[in-house]
Amino acid sequence: MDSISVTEENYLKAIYKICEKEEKGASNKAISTRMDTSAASVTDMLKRLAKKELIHYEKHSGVTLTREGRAIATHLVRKHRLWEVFLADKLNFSWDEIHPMAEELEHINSEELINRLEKFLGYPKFDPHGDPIPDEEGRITTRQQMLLSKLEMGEKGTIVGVQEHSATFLQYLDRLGLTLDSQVTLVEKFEYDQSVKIKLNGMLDLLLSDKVSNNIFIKING
Amino acid sequence: MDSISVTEENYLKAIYKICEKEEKGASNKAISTRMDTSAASVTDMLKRLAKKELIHYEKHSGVTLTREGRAIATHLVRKHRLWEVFLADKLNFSWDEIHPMAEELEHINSEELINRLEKFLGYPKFDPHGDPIPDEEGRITTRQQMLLSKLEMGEKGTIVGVQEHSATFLQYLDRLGLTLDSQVTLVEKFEYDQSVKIKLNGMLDLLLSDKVSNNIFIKING
DNA sequence: TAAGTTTTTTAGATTAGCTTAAAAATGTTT
DNA sequence: AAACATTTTTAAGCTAATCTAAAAAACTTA
Repeated sequence: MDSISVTEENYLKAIYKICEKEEKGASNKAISTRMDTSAASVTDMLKRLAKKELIHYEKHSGVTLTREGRAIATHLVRKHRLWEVFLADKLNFSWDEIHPMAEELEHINSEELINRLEKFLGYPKFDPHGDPIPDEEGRITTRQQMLLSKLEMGEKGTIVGVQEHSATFLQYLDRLGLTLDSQVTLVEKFEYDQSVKIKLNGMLDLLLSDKVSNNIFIKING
Repeated sequence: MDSISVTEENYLKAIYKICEKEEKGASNKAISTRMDTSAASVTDMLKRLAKKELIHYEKHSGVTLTREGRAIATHLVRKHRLWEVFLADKLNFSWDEIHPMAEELEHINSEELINRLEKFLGYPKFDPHGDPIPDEEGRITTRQQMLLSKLEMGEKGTIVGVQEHSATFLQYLDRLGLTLDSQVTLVEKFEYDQSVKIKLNGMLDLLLSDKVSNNIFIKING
C-alpha cells in the first residue's frame, strides 16, 4: 500500500506514451530522452517501479507496464486532459498554453475532485487538442481518423486533432486559421514537395507543407 | 534566483500563520507542532530558509518572515483560498471538504492561471469559510467582525466566518443549519456555562455552547 | 543562584532521486 | 567471428528532507 511519488508517476506516464508508439516496450534510451535524465537514473527508477510491481522489467530489454502501472498512467492522462479542457473552456487559455499547467495539475490526488470536474465540464470525450479522455476505468473513445495528408482530391473532412503538440506548431495553426472542427477540402496535391492546397471552411484556399498536413488528424465528413 | 520547493513553501506558510497569532515570531516548537515534524528538521529548514533570505533567523529565538518570505506566504494563501472558492462554488463541495484539496492546488505555479481563475470566480473577496482572499500584491480586505459570543441581548448579526476550520466543527455547523450569511439574534445568555440562545434567520431558536459561539465570526447588521 | 525542565541545536544516519565514470551486455559491420 | 559502437547496468557519491539521540542554551522555580 506504499504511495507513489510525482516522479514515479511521471516515469509511468513516459513509459505509457512510449509503449503507445513502439511495439516492443520502452527502452532505457527512449525513457531517458523523454524524461531528460541520465540512463543511470532510469535504471535506478526501473528497479524501484519493478519492486512495486508497476512494470515488467528484465535487464537489457524494454519495459512494459503491468495492469496496475497502466491504470495509474491512464488515470494521469485522464486528469491531464480534463484539466486541459478546464483551462481552455473555462479560463480561456489557448491550446498552445495549457500543457505545462496540466502537467502540474494532473498530480493532484482526489478521485472525487476529478469526477466532479468532469461533470462540471459536461463529460467531454476529447481535450482541446482532439485527444481522447479516458473514463474512470481507463477506457477511451476511439475515433475514425486519418492524416490530412491522406485526403483524396476533392474529399472533405473535419479537423479533429493534432499529432504534434508543441506550442510553436499550435501557434502556427492558429495563425493559419486552422482550429479543431474546421472544415477542409483537398483542392490540389503537389507531388514535388508533397505540399497540398486546401479550401478552409468553404472560404479561402490555403497551401500547407507536408510537415503541417502530416500532423493534423481529420475525420471524413458523413 | 533558486526555486523554492513545496516543502519550503509549507514551512513559510506555517511561519506566516503562527506569526499572525503570536506577536513574538514563530518558535521551533510551534512550527514543528504545526508541521508535524521533529524539532531537528525544523532547525535544519530554518537555516536553509535563512540562507535564502526568506526569514529572519537567530539561534534560540523566534523567526519572522522577510518581505520576500511574506510575499510568498500571502501568495500561497491567495491561491489556497481562490481554489477553495472554485471547489465550493463550481464543483459543489461543502466547506468541510475543500481544505485538503486546496492544500495541494495552492502549489500549482502559474500567475496567469491564478489570475484567470480569480476572474472566472468573479473576483471573490472571501473564501467559503469567510476568510479574506489576498489580492495580487498580498493586500487583504479587512472586515468589521466579532465573535458571536460577544453579541449583546437582542443584537442582530450576520455570520461572516469561522475561527476553527476542522471538518468536524464545520459539519456540526451544517447540522445546526449555521452557514455563512445566516442571520442571528441573541435571545438569551446563560451565565452558568456561557451558552447562548439565538434566533436563526428569524425562525427557530437554537442553543449554542460557548465552544461554538466562540468560533463563529459575525458582523453587526446595519 | 543552583537545580531542574523545556526548547533548540548539533551530530550522525537514512531515503529518494539524481549525477558521472566505468564495466558489462548487446548490436552492427566487415 | 572479431572489432567497433551503442545501450544498459553498476558503483560511488551528491543534495534535500527527514529521523533519533545527545549536547547546549534558555527558561522556571524553589
